[in-house]
Amino acid sequence: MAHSCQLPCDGDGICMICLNKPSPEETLTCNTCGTPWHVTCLSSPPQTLTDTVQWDCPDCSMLNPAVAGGSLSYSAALITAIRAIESDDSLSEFEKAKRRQQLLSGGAPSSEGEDANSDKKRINGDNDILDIFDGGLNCSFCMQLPDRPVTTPCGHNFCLKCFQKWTGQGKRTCANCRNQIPSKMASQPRINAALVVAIRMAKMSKSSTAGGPPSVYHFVHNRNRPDKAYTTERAKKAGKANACSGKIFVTVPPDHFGPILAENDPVRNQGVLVGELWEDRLECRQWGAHLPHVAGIAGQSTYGAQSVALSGGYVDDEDHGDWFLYTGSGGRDLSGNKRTNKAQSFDQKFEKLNEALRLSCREGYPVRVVRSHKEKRSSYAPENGVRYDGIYRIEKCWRKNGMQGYKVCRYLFVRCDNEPAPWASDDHGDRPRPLPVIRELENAIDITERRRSPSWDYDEEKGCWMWKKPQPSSRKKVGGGNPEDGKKMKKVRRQGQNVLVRQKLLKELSCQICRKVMTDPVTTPCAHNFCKACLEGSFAGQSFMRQRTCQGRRTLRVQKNIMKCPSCTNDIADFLQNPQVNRELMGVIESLQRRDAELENFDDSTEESDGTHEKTQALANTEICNANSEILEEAKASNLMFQTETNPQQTYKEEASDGNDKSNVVTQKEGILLEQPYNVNCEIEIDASNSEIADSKEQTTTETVEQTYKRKNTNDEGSQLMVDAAVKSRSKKAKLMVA
DNA sequence: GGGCCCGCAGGG
DNA sequence: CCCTGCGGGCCC
Repeated sequence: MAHSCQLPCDGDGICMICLNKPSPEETLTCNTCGTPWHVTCLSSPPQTLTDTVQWDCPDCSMLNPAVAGGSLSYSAALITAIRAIESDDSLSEFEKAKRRQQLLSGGAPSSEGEDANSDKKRINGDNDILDIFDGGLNCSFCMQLPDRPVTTPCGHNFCLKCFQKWTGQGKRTCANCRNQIPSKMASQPRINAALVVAIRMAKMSKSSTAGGPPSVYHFVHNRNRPDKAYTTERAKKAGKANACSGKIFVTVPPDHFGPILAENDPVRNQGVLVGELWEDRLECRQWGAHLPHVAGIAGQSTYGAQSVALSGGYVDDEDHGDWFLYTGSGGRDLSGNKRTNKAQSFDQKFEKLNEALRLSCREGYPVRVVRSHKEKRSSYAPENGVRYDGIYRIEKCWRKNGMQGYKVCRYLFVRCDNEPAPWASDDHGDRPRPLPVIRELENAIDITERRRSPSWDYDEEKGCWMWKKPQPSSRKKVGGGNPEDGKKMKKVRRQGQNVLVRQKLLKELSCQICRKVMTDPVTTPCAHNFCKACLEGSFAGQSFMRQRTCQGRRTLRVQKNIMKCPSCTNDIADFLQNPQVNRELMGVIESLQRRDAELENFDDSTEESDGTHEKTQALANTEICNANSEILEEAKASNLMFQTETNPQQTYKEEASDGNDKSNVVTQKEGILLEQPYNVNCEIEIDASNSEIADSKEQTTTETVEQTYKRKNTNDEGSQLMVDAAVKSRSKKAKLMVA
């Protein structure tokens, strides 16, 4: 009986194909990844004794390195390094497994055995952290720490890839406890961000250096825009869909390549960190990660592309997290005032933004990548909002026949960031990795591969990605506003980056209901984590029928049997019947808290910028919670990390429309008066077809839409249509009429 | 949930 | 100045 798909043995040593437990003689262990396999269920078992000793499982033998420059040697080095680990008698089996995994998850092959040992020392500083890696946290399929972990509602954790393999076999029960897996989770598993963070924190070195220069001066531009995206009078009727961009908080020029660093972030002084989440594209834009608020590509055809957004706009896209295939723009009929159109009706070419991407490919520029919740087919997309995922490089581009029958431009993006990806449990960023094999290249045309050495590349000595060639000099001024306008010096203290990272990570481990570090975490099928008690309690009183605040004016119908996840709109009624505590995650959190409590000399750079919180004592359990809520408050106050209960945009709209006389004053939810928003006095030209107005006014009279609206309202009962007409009327039309 | 439609921002 | 665009609210 031939199996097209092959599977190893699970955590209990049961073959996942025949469901029998093979004897040791029938078990074959992969030479590279160490996974046990049932020999008789292999489609092509090794024939000779030598083959058996040096056998690579189907998964590892499929790791087929591309022929592109440098990749082969890296791959060869990888295999050599793994062999070296295997033959090292001084290592225990566990240590071998750990080091193998480090290598495979992107750790650079190192000939001297320093790394893993020192790593272990750091992790094992308090002797118990490593214990968590010993126990049940391992993925039951591959017996390694879960890579891109997903969590079943029954509270068991697996690697995304292993889980997908399992469900790909049509399995709908948990490999650990045989509980049912919800169909939505089987078809669309989501990474459990809290577990990623827990593992990463356990790995994170607390001894790494803290802090930069104590104080730095910055220019703050854009002062005359409000902090949030706002709606002009003209656009008000159409809601946030037609909002203007708010203040751009970072001081990088719009054509800035690469990461946004702390020195360009005068507001928070931390830069844009991987994993940062914004409510929508306008908010993402404000932090400079991706500027266009509709287009997926930011760039200039003669200069290069700086960033892309993965939002599910093109069916051909293919997302593997650390690498993905991106489709260019164009090829669609946008006539009739459309902004997007799913149907493609002509070929894409390498021009405009597509050409900008090709240029970034040729030069090897770093390209920022954001993923949107709108990308429904990707396991790596956030459940809601827009997330910064770090720097990628475009390794190749080409054209192919798209799924819709027209040619599309295609780009291979490979991650190369110094911070780990939001789905990676690694405590380090990317290392150069072999390029994936792309099937569609066989039928591709116009293939471009980089000839020159890349501008952004990995420095083996420094152990990080960096500019290897001078960064292209910006052709634009900083910050979008007039630099002379409202130029202001602000003194800010730079915090230790590791502390900030730690704070950010801690937030991920907190329950979104009680805002404290979770004690008995449960993971919903939509991959959100809460204290079990909080989650159950909040539904017991029915008081937690939370409405999504970003739904705008739409009122969600409250249905009795639909229980929405407090963090997203998914119905978790089924899950609530029997939520299971994620014991593994709980174990990691407990270990982390134990270690923190034991820490004697807590890094004193945790003090706030005003220096009021001196911490020299151990950070006890409760203090972690306090620190955590401080972070939350801070983030809430600055609307940074996540969305709060109130929708400031909505509040703003209401307040602004209340006070007609003060309609140009923008108020925040706290009621703080801001400066008059930039361009809020949007001018329109009165529709010349409106004879009543045209007679009484100059043809080119300008006024705000609201004024027009009010005046017409008093003049004419059927004003609504006329207002619409006035709003719709563009200057061209008016001028034509006048002429 | 799908279609419609809009202002805005930026490229060229 | 025109064209383009992987948004987003609202209506159905």
